[in-house]
Amino acid sequence: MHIVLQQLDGARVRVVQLEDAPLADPSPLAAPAPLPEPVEGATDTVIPRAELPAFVRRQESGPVQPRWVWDDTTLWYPALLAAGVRVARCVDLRLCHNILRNAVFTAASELAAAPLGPWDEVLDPRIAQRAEAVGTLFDLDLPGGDRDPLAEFALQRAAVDGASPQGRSQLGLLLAAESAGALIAAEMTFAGLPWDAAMHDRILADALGPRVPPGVRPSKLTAVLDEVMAALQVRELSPESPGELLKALQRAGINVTSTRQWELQEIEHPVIEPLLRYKKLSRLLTANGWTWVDTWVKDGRFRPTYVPGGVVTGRWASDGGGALQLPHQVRGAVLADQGWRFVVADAAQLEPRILTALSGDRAMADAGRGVDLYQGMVDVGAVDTRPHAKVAMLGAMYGSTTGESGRLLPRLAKAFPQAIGFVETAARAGERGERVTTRLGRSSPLPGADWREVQSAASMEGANAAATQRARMEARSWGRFTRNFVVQGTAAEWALCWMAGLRTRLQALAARESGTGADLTSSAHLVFFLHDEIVVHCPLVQTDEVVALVREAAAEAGRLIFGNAPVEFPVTTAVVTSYADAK
DNA sequence: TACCCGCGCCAC
DNA sequence: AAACGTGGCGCGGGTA
Repeated sequence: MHIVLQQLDGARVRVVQLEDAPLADPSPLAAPAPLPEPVEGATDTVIPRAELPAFVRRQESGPVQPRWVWDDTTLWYPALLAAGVRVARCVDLRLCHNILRNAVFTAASELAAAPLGPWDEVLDPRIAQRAEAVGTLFDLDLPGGDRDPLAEFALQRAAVDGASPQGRSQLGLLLAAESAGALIAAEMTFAGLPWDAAMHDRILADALGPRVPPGVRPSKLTAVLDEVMAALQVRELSPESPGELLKALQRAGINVTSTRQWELQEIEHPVIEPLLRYKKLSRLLTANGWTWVDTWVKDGRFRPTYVPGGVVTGRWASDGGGALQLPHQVRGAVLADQGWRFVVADAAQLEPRILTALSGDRAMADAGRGVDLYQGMVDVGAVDTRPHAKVAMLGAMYGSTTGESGRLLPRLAKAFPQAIGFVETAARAGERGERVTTRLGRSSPLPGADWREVQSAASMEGANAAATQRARMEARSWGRFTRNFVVQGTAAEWALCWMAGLRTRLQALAARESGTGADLTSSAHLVFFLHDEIVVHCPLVQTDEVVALVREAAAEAGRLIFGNAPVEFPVTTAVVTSYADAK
């Protein structure tokens, strides 16, 4: 059963219960049955906003949880979580719209043909949260105030129902997984990542010296800067200014075209070592120093905003705090609560394994039989060393043509023709300006008008060499994007299914242990997600079970997306008190 | 002062 | 190993 929620004004919520086929499968990943058209037996009521949490709680405690249909999870779920209410599953119409609008599977649908409208607008998550606090969208005059969730839901169901049978089942899973991801993102923000500010301060003091006010250079940083200036024989230097630094280096006779690490590393000069040390410390100070802690850590928790579907490929993005780029340097401040542990799980070589499954490459499947795919590639005789295997695979998936990975590519293509052929095909499609599609049906965007103009200009009679070269360069560049899109995007789908399956299992575990009504954070729960890695915060006694559930969910994700393809998705797990000890 | 953009570096 | 995919973000230095 679906229940559609619509915010009418600050005080009232419209509730429409659709009496469509009950969802016998309780999993949030279960694809819904086709919707009768017109909607039969809907009950349409209005309730006060204040009564919503209690209403949702009642529905959730029934024998079969409904699927909540709402415009945007960020507008509904934080308030429910704050009221102590969790939901099992939902349809996030905005996220689903975004997928269906662009998908090749639904290209012929009414939804895809419609002009851009309020469902194509991306609400700034921070504004959305402010709206939540205020209680209404209208007061803030935001885009999205004129969204009709019932009509949109019908359009989306029609789009999916009109796809091919294959497209229907793949998109059904994708939309369910994407929506589950939206729930998880909100729950992770609510729970927060345990963060010990005192430990963070110790890490900073060790590296930089005692805390100083913003704008003041810490003592150890000053000392390193003195070394740099001495080596350059200058009295003043602002290394934070690349332009100034470049000039100073050139004056000292160092021939570099930029001040990037990788270029400086190649230089033999006494200034290089302290300069790189300075850059490292300076980065720590500005990106994750005391200001960062003050801004982002409250009550022992780091609560970033995750943005599901924020990346074209379907990966999550984050907004504020740099959640998806936490340097290893500060992960020591991520400490489990007393009597609790982190279960840190990482999908081993996820993207090459995804490519194996996508392409059905038997030789690569054989190489991936063990936990280490790259070592497996060495063992089957495809490449000579593990580092070579890794750089060659990454190069193949990113579209590298030069250097070591370029040299290794022919051997890789010989050993794994289907896998390499698969990404090459995706690259060629992109070079022609065509869309490519992930396993579950997320399609890449079409290149923009500029790109097309460059291509057509080059194909005109009498096009000059520069135009032709530029067109070829941009075509190759777009090909690298589509080449990577199919792999990165399908990996993101696998990760969503993995995480959604784990979430369901953790919820069941919590219910078994403490009955219903338990708070999200009183039992094992997800606290962090990083593309192919998840962190569960759990009581010590639950760790063994959580590790087992993580593996179960990984196996299930593989089956859901690839059926019985002979590809395994091993996960490495670590049970730790500090995140720094995970890897 | 508010924005914008290139640079550089962090994550995967 | 090399500069090849997706991002966020802080900074300096420019412009409106």
